[in-house]
Amino acid sequence: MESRNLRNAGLKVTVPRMKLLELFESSGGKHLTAESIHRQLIEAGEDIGLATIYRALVQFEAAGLVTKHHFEGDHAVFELERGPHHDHIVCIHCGKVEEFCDEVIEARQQEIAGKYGFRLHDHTLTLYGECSDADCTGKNANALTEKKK
Amino acid sequence: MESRNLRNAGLKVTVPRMKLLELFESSGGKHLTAESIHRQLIEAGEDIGLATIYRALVQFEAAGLVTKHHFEGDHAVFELERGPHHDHIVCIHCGKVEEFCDEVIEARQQEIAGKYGFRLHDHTLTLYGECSDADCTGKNANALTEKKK
DNA sequence: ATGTATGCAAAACATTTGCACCTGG
DNA sequence: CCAGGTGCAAATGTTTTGCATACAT
Repeated sequence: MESRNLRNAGLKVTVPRMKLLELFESSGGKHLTAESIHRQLIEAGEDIGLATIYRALVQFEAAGLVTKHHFEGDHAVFELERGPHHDHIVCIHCGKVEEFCDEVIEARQQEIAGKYGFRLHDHTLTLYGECSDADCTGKNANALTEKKK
Repeated sequence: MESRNLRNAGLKVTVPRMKLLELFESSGGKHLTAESIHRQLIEAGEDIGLATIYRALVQFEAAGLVTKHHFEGDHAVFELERGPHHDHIVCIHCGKVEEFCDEVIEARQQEIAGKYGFRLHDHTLTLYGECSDADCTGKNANALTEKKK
């Protein structure tokens, strides 16, 4: 039940917030933009404002419920925090995103931080490349490659 | 001489572009925002428009002369491309940025990409932590931590 | 009740574009 | 001369805010 997450985060349990969390869970770990979230909820018949999405997202992030990424540069994408840390590898053609976690890299980062006198808090690692999906290049040739509109 | 870089990139050698490159070189590898670049050039008495900065930056990036980063989320920062690849470790308190390159991590990334069927093109790795500078926490306690204004 | 959350519209920003003019080769 | 570059202002796209109203506890 999502209401528990909200309460634990010290947030009031409201309809918009619940709907937002539900959407995230039913999206199966996808990375969503504020815009797409809004569109989907509206299409689902919900009466929710874009501003509310943004406000909720900011709070969810502060509460550690979601993570914000800047894969493309323009709009940010949000992902529901389920489980431990992981990094991403995204296809520059179709925009597909895979998740992974590599112990070797994680450990090395600690060493590097120490070497430079930093106390490591966090990190971002994103690999960009071309995936091998049959329906990638050509059909979905958009996402990061193609610019807006 | 910077004019060579421009010519090699197939770009016309103009005053604004030269000034921009000069600023980058005299900034000692710092990461600059379009806004700060503009401000500095204006203060230096140059008559240059913000739009020109952005246009030049886009071309420079395409030409591989500069690299664009999104450390904070809002405005992007640009860095002059001098030498081989490297990643960053930035202080969440004072915003200080150190550069590093780790062969172990680089190699591991290739393996991971292969494991997921991706042909690796590029990557971004940024570590966030607290540096050990004496004048860090307190004085320069801004940068990433504090929000704008 | 009552402090928060929400929707809407307007504001704030960073970045891009249209256009007439200027400039480098 | 002429394609490409530039400044300015207006346009965009995204995210934030102000405010009166609605809601959770």
